[in-house]
Amino acid sequence: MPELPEVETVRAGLAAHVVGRTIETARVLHPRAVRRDPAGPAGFEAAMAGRLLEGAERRGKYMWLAAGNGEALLAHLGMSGQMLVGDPDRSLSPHVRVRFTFADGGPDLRFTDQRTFGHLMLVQLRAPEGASGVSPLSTPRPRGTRANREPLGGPVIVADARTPVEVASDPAPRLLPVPIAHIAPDPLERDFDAAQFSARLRRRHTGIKRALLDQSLISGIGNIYADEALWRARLHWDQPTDTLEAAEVSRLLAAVTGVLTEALMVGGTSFDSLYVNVNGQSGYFERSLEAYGRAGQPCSRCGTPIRRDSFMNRSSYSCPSCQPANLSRRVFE
DNA sequence: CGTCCTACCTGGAGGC
DNA sequence: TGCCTCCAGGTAGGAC
Repeated sequence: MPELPEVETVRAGLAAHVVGRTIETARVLHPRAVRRDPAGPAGFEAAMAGRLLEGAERRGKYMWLAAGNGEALLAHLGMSGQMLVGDPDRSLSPHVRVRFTFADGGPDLRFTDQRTFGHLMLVQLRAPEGASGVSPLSTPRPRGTRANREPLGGPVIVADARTPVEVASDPAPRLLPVPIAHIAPDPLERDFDAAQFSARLRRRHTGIKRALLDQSLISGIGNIYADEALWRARLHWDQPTDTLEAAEVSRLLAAVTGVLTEALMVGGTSFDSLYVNVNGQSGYFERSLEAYGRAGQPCSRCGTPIRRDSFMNRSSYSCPSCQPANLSRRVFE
């Protein structure tokens, strides 16, 4: 399942293989793939033709390709989405949902998605309201209609991943796709504010895993890396967020960052392959998972069999010994 | 408003 | 062998 490390690997592959190229045609082979685009399949195809792709960016599990006019092609891989770049003459798999060809006649780009939870849409880019401090939740979400896709009146600022990040005291505002204004910064981006995350987390009245999966609080984490990070931090998935101490949140955040970074290093080994195939099935799965999917197998720290619990209509894996469920551990610490 | 629940979707695995 | 049910889970949107 594509979470932050897999999506980042795909983004890097797109930066290497399609940024700087001009789309010739876009063909929507399954309308569900563009269901969130108000222009519909025909409108999407027409709007994408002739676009120069200017940069590849990402926040959490969303990525986007700046495409001129202050707009971008926004993509979410859902459960099974892939971005495949390759010989335009190769056979078309039955799960290709959208196909882009390029004016240079080179490799094409295919959005492939067996289970169709993923989607593409053409969106407007906008500087987030309140450069810092303001919750993304307070940002209104204008609809991405054709009408407000007109070019901006002022100079158009183009988001471009190739542009070096400015560390100046007056950094240029980062442009974000309007439909993902509610998505919080992910722990690997420069804007991520650990203190603000900690404060918001501890104000919540819910379980820690539910909070980790809430993309409006912290983005990029899915079921797999949530379990892995909780295992590392020795925290139970249902520990109430309002009982967490600041030190525990710091430990958790370090675990999250560590897991995501290490997974990214493994998943990113085939960046420069022409065939950009990252669907979460990379080597990291086979070798490095400590909790996820390991029900009944011994915890690598203490040997206790990993336990599987049902949670949010899915599974949660944890070590019953290292990650005790009740709060009594506090008394004995 | 904060929190929680479910529909959406398909193919592989396992039961009988 | 074939049919059935379960399972995987990110997100939007609605319920409460």
